[in-house]
Amino acid sequence: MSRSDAFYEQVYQLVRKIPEGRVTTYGDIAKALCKEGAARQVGYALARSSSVSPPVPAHRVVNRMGVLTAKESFQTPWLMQELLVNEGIMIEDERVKDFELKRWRPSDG
DNA sequence: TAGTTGACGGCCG
DNA sequence: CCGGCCGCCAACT
Repeated sequence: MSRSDAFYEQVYQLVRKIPEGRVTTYGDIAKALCKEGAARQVGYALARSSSVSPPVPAHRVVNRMGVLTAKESFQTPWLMQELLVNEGIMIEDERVKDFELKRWRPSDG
């Protein structure tokens, strides 16, 4: 078990704690894991999350602006938005509407 | 083996 | 206001 594997697993566990209908950011996750500045690694971990078990709700993670930058990496580009809408999150121009209200922080859980 | 590429984000000129 | 740079570092070519 390398250091990075442990980091990935921590990312997955944290993302699984995001409540339905809420979203969080790469930066918040990195900071919560004491890796502030490594937001990019969080994104990389999530890019590989489709093959892990139990499943990771990676669609609930957006960038700091609330933009769905990850959508191109899902099975289909519209899947991410569809999943979020199903949870009651409104998307406007590839961005989470009322982002600050929907935003969830690890400290809330 | 070395170079490039990201599902990012803070900082600088 | 805004484009560009840099830290992060595993995966891929």
